[in-house]
Amino acid sequence: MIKTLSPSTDFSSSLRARNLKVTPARVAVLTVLSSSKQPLTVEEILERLGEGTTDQATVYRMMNSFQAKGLVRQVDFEHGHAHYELAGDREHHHLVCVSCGRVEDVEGCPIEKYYGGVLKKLPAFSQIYRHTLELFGLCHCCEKKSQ
Amino acid sequence: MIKTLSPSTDFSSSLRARNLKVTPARVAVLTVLSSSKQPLTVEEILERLGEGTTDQATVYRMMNSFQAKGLVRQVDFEHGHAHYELAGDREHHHLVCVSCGRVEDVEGCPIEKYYGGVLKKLPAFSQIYRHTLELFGLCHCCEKKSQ
DNA sequence: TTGCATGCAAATTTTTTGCAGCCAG
DNA sequence: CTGGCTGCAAAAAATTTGCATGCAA
Repeated sequence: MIKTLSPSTDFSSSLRARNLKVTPARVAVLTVLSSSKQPLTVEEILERLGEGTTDQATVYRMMNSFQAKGLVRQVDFEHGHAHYELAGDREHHHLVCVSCGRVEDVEGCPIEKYYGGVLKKLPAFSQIYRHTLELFGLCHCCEKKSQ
Repeated sequence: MIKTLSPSTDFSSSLRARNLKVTPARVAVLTVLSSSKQPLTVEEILERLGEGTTDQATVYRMMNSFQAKGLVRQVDFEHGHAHYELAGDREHHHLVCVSCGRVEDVEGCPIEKYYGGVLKKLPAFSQIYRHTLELFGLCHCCEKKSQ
């Protein structure tokens, strides 16, 4: 019997499918991203890879090409630097605690169904490809602390 | 008869109402923001003010204090630097052309009515304050060019 | 073999900070 | 007066680029 890899860990084929070369550094970065519950900064990716695995510039270059091919999504938590996450199956957004930075996924998105209506109101535009949506609030822990 | 300033240009009182001192530099920056159709970068604000009016560090400091007081909103167009706009009356989001960067306002927002439902699903959080939402697409001009 | 990918260093860009002087309230 | 605000310079943080080498296909 041929052992099939779970789709979420078969990064070689996701790379190949997008005409990106399969290299150890790329697979390592994608593995780190997939094993994190939260979107990571480039610095965090490097930390989790450990010294000597790859470098800054390479990771930034990966993030750019992966984004262009839809493998990775960039997220802005208003922390002054970009976060990246695997552009997985389930589309989702995030709820971020403005006090401690804690992040939880928000499943389901009510926006795409508005694309048509928005385009109708803005005749200069012909298409909407995508959107970014992040929610900012306060978690219970931080609410208690601030009282 | 007492001449009343239009609310959108009476920056002195918006500053005073927030316990921020009224200075020429602050009024100038707010005036620049109010006269722009699109959110501006710090660099653009400085350009429009002209040499010698104020400086970078001061504008960044203004953006931070104005944001904290709800006078200004920060917007992320994924251009590598922050854009700022007056936190006006009409809440709106933006549709950005990924090719030329053109921006149009999207009036009306379908998100806030989802806050309650989101909180219900995420018991770790107690409140949602606000959200960011930007739409990315292609304008007719750029669509033609790319064909 | 061929070109995309990498690592290192350096350059750029964006934002923040320190500090002395200034001015609004 | 006094504390917040400013300008200048410098530092820090985030991201990009140049270039020689390496390796996947």
